[in-house]
Amino acid sequence: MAEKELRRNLAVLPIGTIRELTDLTDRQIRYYEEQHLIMPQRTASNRRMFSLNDVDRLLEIKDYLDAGDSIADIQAIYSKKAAKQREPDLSAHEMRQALASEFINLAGFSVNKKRKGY
DNA sequence: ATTCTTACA
DNA sequence: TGTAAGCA
Repeated sequence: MAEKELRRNLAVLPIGTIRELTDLTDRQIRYYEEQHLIMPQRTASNRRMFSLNDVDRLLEIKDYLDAGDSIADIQAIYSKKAAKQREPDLSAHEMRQALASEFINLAGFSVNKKRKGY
């Protein structure tokens, strides 16, 4: 199911298609990119190329805007979302550490934490 | 024909 | 945000 995500992130749509798919003007689309709400890829000739996920994100942005959120609000929303996606790695590691020490305690073992190899 | 950047009666 | 100008 990772292959599907790959295709969803393939940037193959020119701005003209995005304009029709989202009912946004190219002016707005370029402005949102300037505000880092989206970061479409560029072709060798400097043309913006969007993915299906970009389309979803633009529709989402449009909803937030209609809901009264400001550009800054949306930037904050995506910033925190990006931060929480990089965090699970740490808690997974901490989880292993916690389980390991608890298991050691339950087993009645005593471990010298300063010893090499651990 | 399309898209890009820059600028503003 | 819209729109015009001059490029690519």
